Order: sequence, then C-alpha cells, then structure tokens
Amino acid sequence: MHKPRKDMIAETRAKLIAAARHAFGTIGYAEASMDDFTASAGLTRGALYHHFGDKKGLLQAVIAEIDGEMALRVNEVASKAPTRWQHFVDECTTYIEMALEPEIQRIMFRDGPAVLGDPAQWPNANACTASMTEHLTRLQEEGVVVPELDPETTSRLINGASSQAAQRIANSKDPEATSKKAIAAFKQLLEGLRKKP
Amino acid sequence: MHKPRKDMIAETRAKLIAAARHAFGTIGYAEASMDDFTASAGLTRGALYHHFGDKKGLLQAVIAEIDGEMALRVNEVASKAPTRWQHFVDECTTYIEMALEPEIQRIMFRDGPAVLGDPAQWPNANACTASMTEHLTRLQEEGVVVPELDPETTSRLINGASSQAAQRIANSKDPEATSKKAIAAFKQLLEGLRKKP
DNA sequence: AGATAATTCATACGCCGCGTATGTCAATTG
DNA sequence: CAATTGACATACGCGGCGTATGAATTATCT
Repeated sequence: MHKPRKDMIAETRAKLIAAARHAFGTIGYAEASMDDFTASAGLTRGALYHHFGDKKGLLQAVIAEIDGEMALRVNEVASKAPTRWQHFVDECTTYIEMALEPEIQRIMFRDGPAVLGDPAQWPNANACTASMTEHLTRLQEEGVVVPELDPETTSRLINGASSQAAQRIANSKDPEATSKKAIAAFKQLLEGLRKKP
Repeated sequence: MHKPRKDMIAETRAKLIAAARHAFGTIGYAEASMDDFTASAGLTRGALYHHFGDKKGLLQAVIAEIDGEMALRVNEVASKAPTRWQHFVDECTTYIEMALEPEIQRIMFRDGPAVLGDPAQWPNANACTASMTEHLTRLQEEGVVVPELDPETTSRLINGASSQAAQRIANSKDPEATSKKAIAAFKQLLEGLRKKP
C-alpha cells in the first residue's frame, strides 16, 4: 500500500523547501547551488523547476513559510500583554528578537528584499505586518495612538527600524548590551506614536 | 605630451566606477555582467580585477562614492534650518528623499546590504550616519532629546525606517500621497525622541 | 642612457551554475 | 486496459566568473 500521490507531492515540496531554507539561511541565496541543495534533499533540479518554476519561486515559497511561522509566534507572545498598547509594544520587540535569528535575518531581511524587491509587495508574506497594522488601527480607535497616521505605513516603518535593530545586535561584539540599547531606542521611537494626555 | 600616469589610473578607475554604478543602479548587481559594463567603459575585466580585486570590491568603491555624495547633500540642505532639532528632522527627511532615487535605493539599500552585509560595518561608507549621530549627541547635550539613548544606535534605527519609507513611496501608485503619509508617520516617530517639557 | 623591474591592462582558458528541452516511469482516467 | 496526464531525472548549451598568462608602457637603478 503506497501513499497516495498527493501526499508524495506535498512531501517532495516540503523537502525542497526545507533544503532550500537551510541553504539560503546559512550560505545565502546567491551562493546556494541548486544542484547541491536539491541533491541534499535526495532530488534534482528537475523537481525544483517542475514545482516552483525557478530559484526565485522557491525562495518565495520559503519566505511564505517563514512569514507564517513568524506571525504565529508574534501573536502567541503578544497576546499575553495586559493592555493593547503593551500588546503592540511586545509585538514589536518580539519582531526584533526573531530578526536576531540568522536564518530569518538572512532570508527575510537581506536576500529576500534583494531578490524579490520590496517586502510590502510580496504575495503570501504579509501576515506579520497585517497583524501589526490591525493593532495600530485599534489603538487609534481607542485614542491611544495619534489618529492622523496611516497604520500600514507606520507599521512598515517600524518594520524597517526593527530590522536595523536586529542587525545591529547580531553583529555586535556584546549582543547583550547592544540589545538593551537598541530596544530602548526602539521603544522611545514608539512613544512618539502615543497621544499626549 | 601625455598625461601623467597617476591621472590615467585615476581616470580608468573613475570610468569603471561610473560604468558599474550605472549598471548596478539600473539592472542591479546580480544581473550586471562584468564583461558588459567594463566594455561600456572601453575596458575589460582585466582592469577591474587589477584595481578592485573582484566584483564586490568594485561595489564597495561605488558605495563609497555614493555615500560621500549623500553626506554632502544632506549637510547642504539641513544646514539652513533655524534650530538644531529642525536641522535634525530635515536631515532625516532629506535622507528619505534621496532614498527615492532608484540608483541610491537599489545600490545603497537593497543590493549593497545583500552583497556586503550590514551597512554599519561598511568601510568608507558611514558619512551619513556619522553626521546624524553627531547631531543626536548635540541635541542630547542641549537637553532637547532624551539623554538615555545611544546616538548611533538610534540613528541606525532611523536609517532603517527611512529606507522603508522610501521604498514604500517609490513603489506606490500615488507617490505624492504616499510620501505625505510616510513622512508624517516618520516625523511622529521622531517626536518620541524629544524630551517632554 | 640603457638595462631591469614593476605596473597596467588585455587575452585566453576552464569551471560552475543556470535554464530548457527531452526522456522515462508511475498514476490517474475513461 | 489503452490513453493521457503529471512528476520527476537526464542531457545539453550558454553565459558569467576567476585565474593564469601575456604584452606594452612606465618607473627605477647604476
């Protein structure tokens, strides 16, 4: 009794994504040879081109997967905050923490934008920003955040700052100390969004 | 009467940098063929490898040149502001405006970081951030900006947000409207840095 | 000034990675 | 049980990169 065909396909797709994700996350997109990492999954480039069209298509699939995971983690952590504002701040700092992981940093914040362009235009990879945007909208409705801002624009800016913060921490000689400084500066910027009493 | 040798060398270096800058800024680093753009400068890859070591080395030279130009422009514009805080804000918004130019956006904010890594670690390409960092330090001394922040960290975060703002504007259907929204959000974030009276 | 060394670039070669075209085998469909 | 579709592997050619080599000009030394 063999597995049904659909399962086999899903399995090869998953294997390719996993192998590519590892290669992209370690040696980087440009240096990752398709022959090499398909072989490491027990396959060949034939399978890759069949399922994903080309190398960029596979990168998109990897990014979609990571984006989904990040959104899950962000919601999980932030949902425990007492106030909505705190929820929002936790969301942002969690974002920074995730961006510290080499794989995420490399794929989502460096090679991804270079190969696929502006992250705001990526298909199937906006779960994180979407969540942050929604919280900002709510905070505006509740009068916590100044009302004249465009939520999505704001969350994208925050996203950019997060990415820089993470890079700075990751490349630091003393990540612990740098992390404190970066998060402090970050929170200070966020304070600018609050309505003054 | 021939030109002295030093001038000839400087000229070929300049020609290579100019050709590469154009190629990198339009079709992008990865797509730019060394054979093609060296030929467009009337040279071959031999000259490139001799002067810059490899393709990355040439990218570094291009980046150093652009960075210098950006720092000049930022200082020029911002120095006309009445107060130091306004000077600082103008500096930031000028930064966004420059990041709107396709060549700068592509080379400094997309391909550059992907190929050379964290911009904070680039040699000979920190004039812009250095200037912003210094102004932040002064503003802290004058009591305008909250004192507990690390100036360089803060300016790097701002840098990241600027880059995102610029990308958002550049890819927008209505750049005029998006620009207003992005700069508004950006200024709001900067407000968080100010000491409350 | 003449010989030698060093510098500046061009040319030639081989390797590797990518994309496409083609082939093969299994699974589905009627 | 044919016929067809889909899922991969294999084979081929092209282009880009890096290096090794070569040629011509300029600097250096005696």
